[in-house]
Amino acid sequence: MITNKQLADLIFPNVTETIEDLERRYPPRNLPEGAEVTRFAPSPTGFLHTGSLFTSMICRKVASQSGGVFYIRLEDTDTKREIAGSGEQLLEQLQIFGVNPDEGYLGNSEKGSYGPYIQSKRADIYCVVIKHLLEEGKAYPCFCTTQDLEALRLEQESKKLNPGYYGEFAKCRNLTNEERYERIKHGDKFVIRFRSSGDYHNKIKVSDLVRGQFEIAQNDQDIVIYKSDGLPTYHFAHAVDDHFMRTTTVIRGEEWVASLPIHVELFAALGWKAPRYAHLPVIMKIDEETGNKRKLSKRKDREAAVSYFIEDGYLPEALIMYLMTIANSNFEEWILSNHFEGMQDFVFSFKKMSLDGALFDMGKLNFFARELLAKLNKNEITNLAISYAEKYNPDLYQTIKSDQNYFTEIMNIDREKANPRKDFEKFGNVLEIISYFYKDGYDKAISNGLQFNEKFTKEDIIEALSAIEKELQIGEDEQSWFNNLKEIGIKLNYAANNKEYKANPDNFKGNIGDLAEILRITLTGRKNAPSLYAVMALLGLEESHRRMECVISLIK
RNA sequence: GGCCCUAUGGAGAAGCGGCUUAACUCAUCGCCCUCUCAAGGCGACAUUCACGGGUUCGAAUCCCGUUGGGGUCACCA
Repeated sequence: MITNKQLADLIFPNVTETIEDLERRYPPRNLPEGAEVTRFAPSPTGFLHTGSLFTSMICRKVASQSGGVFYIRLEDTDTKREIAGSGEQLLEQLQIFGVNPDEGYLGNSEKGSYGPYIQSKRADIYCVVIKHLLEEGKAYPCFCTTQDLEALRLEQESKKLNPGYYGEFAKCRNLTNEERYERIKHGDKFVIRFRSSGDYHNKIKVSDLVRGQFEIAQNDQDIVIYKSDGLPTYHFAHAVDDHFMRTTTVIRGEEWVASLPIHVELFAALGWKAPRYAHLPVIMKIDEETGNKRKLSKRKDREAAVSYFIEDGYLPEALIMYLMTIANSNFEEWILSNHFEGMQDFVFSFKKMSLDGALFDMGKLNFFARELLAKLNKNEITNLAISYAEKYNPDLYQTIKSDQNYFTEIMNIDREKANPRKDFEKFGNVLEIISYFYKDGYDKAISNGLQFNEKFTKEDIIEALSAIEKELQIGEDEQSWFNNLKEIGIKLNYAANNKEYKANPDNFKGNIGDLAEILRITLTGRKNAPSLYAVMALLGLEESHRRMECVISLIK
């Protein structure tokens, strides 16, 4: 008669530690009452998803505001999907957004006394717990092949039964230890399954920090806890790691609520207190093909990858602020009344979280992005533009470096004042918006044609430009510049103000706005631009005259 | 299909039985602002809270049903 102990020893001959040893090695944390220990546990399978940033941002927030600990654990048990280097990349990207861990996996190193924080390096720990479960008869080896499982699924489907490895369908559950022992000795491939004692027809009450209490069917599946490659599955690793790393609150995506019964049963079987759970709503998007809401998809949506925001030159804080408005809608009012400052003082609450997934709103992100960029002074924005351009935008980089002071002054137009211009939401757009300040951009703009108002003949335009070239000075300030322009206008019979013009349009060639438009198109190649005074002042009289002559000869 | 969650305007939402002829923010549109745009100011935008019943003197708010949406049913996390 083979005992469970003998079987366990056969499978794990080298495991000598016990759960008690682990309890001693990873003692409860010495933290003040109410301090939350949270964690972000990504898989190194690709770039950081916007939804993951959302989750990790909340983990960071909850730990910070309770005086607790936020750590990172790398869940690399799926060796097939692993992408080399993505763990490091994930960390870098989190740091860009200010989601810095106190402890755990840090990319090239790790920190903290609850490690290792990389699951593939924790195999010995999992084995201790699995061996214990084996000895207690709460786990057993299963020799079913993928084909066996597939056949089972088909059978259950045809009988309209719940699919899965449970109850009477759990064939290997009832093998004798002798059979198990023999097959393992024989070298048969196997996994280890947890022996569930749940009943699908019974409900358990579970509670969730964002959803409150609800009922859900008990788990009855004998889930795999130890894969044939010697690594644990998510469910099992979650229980073991969050127990021994002393996590108080597990914050994760909504997709996990369905497996909550498994986790509850696992913790109970091990005699451990389960952590609190917060299942977060997912960020959605309207699918253009179906018109339905769906999760932000790595494949289809650029905004699903945080790298998109970095490469386009968004300020990281802008995304974080936007995500916080999704997390807690009262945040929006709060940050507005705090003039977009001091986010760290905002108190996040799970209770104020919406239960269904918000649609990702680029427009609102842009709103925050514009506000934040407008708050910077000219040197701050220049420096940030340079560090962005250096990495992601060679054209912009070259342009800035051709004359850095000039660039700074362009960015400074209507900037350092109470109500600054808000032209930019991201650095990726800057060059396009300011291109006419540079020779290449200007040449390109006018080569595409000049859109003068059709009511003016080319003679009118030449007359206007000649007069402006001869008489318009940049002057002391905007006011005197504008008065100067008006005087020129009056001589050429342009009404000095709109009211006058509207009263008797036939008495005039046009109004002052028309004259300004002629100048604007000439100087910038476009109909919209910041104050012409600012433009001329920056371009300088010489370049302004050059452009006027250029346009005159072009339309002649 | 089973199970779980969910349903207020274009978007995020407040609302927790009378204070709501539904707050706030973004977007959109209109007007204003001694040159356009941006900014700013002002205003418009849900007579109604998916739909149908019910409870109540009274419902967006409570109950039931229907419908829609989302999630999940792996040796993936």
